[in-house]
Amino acid sequence: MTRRERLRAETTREIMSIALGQLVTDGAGAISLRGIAREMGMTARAIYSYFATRDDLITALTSEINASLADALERARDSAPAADPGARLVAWGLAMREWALANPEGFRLIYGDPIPGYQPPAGGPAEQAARRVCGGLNRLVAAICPAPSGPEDGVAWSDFPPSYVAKVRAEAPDLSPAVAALALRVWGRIHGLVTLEIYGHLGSVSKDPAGIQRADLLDLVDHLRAI
Amino acid sequence: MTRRERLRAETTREIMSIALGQLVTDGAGAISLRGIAREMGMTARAIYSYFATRDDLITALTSEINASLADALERARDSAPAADPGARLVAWGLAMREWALANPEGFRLIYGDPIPGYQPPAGGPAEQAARRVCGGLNRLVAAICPAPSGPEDGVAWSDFPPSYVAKVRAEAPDLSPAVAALALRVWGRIHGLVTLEIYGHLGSVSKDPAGIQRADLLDLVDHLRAI
DNA sequence: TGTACATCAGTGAACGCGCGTTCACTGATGTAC
DNA sequence: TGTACATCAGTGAACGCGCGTTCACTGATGTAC
Repeated sequence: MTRRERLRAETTREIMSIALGQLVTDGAGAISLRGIAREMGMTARAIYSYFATRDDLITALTSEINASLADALERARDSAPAADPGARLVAWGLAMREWALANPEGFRLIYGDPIPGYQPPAGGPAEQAARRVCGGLNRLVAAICPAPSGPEDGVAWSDFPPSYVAKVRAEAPDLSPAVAALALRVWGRIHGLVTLEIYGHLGSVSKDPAGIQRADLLDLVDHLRAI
Repeated sequence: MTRRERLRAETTREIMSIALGQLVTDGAGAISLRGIAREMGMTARAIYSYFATRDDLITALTSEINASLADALERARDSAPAADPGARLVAWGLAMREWALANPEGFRLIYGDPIPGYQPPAGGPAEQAARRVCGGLNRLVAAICPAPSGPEDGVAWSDFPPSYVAKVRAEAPDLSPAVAALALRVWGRIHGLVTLEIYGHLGSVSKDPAGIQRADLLDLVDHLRAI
């Protein structure tokens, strides 16, 4: 890596980190090339040597934040012993909430409103991330109840998009479609409380969102164990 | 109501309905006084005789949409017999999804990212709506399991904001804090899958979001009945 | 080691856009006598 | 019934703002001989 390449990489990083800062302080809509340039003491024009367009920058940012979330989830999961899959799922769920509270604007960027005028690329980071998250959850849920019965009884692989089926089967050949469907319900269940809290809807009706989230996770694991 | 008052009310309605249209076609960020005026064939200035400011218009819109959702939920709930509270809760949950799918931008306005530059009034429609929704859920959940035990065992009224407690106790004096906490978990659980679907995260991992949502509601009611 | 040239980061001004809001006004609709 | 006046909906131009993007350029850093 030559000196020039290194400087280039550094500037690229700085642009992204300032964009992240804008995200945090002013929301996703506020990500602006001019604003970044202003903060860097550069001309707006200069950004164009690093990102061809505003959308490219946002795509890069989305990708980075998604990776940060997925890493945090996997780290939390692995902090509990593999022999106790229930504890692993609880850790995963709590980590989702904690990451979201620590990175609320990142959470909004991933799971909230699309940025006005931004068209995310098909098969881009957003889709990849959804599949990484779901893939991880699949294995967690399978470890607790590998053969669920109940609402998932009639589920078949034909209920899923082929490309997702391919990915799941490649990663975990033994996984049943029932588990994949159950994992989606688990995802939604965890996502709901976190989203309500991040978007401020829980604040006016509870003083203890953490307790509610924890209660729901324990309840969830109890339920999964009983299936 | 004089002729002038009637015309005034009609124009006010037209402004709001065009704003709603902007919401639907271009997203919440796109609500613009100039755009509305353009569509009405009026000067932007003219809007100011009806709404003192853009924020006022958005507040009025939010209020209307929240009412529409709450009405839809209560209508769905009441379409199932009072003697079958489980069916009423399922109907409520399905109605949430259906309303959201029918009014995705309304859903985003209520539950999604705040509009850039818009400061919702404290104690305004957003808070009122959260409490109306939770209040309704409280009664539904109480009808299924009036005295839940389990994760809600230690919950007391002190875990809730005083103003919410006052509202709940006024509406349903017999309701226990455990039920109120449980209802919040139920809310989150229903909210999660709907949100994931509306924001397009379910599409790449499932072909049958409706089935997943239905399965989760049935599972939920089963679980509540067993408490 | 020195010189000639290519690379490339960044400049500065401009284009065209849409926005919320304010100003001073016109002309039609209603009201009081 | 007719006239004088008040009300009020809406006009049209302007202010000042920020945005993404394009243009033609300058001056420093590297490279080849």
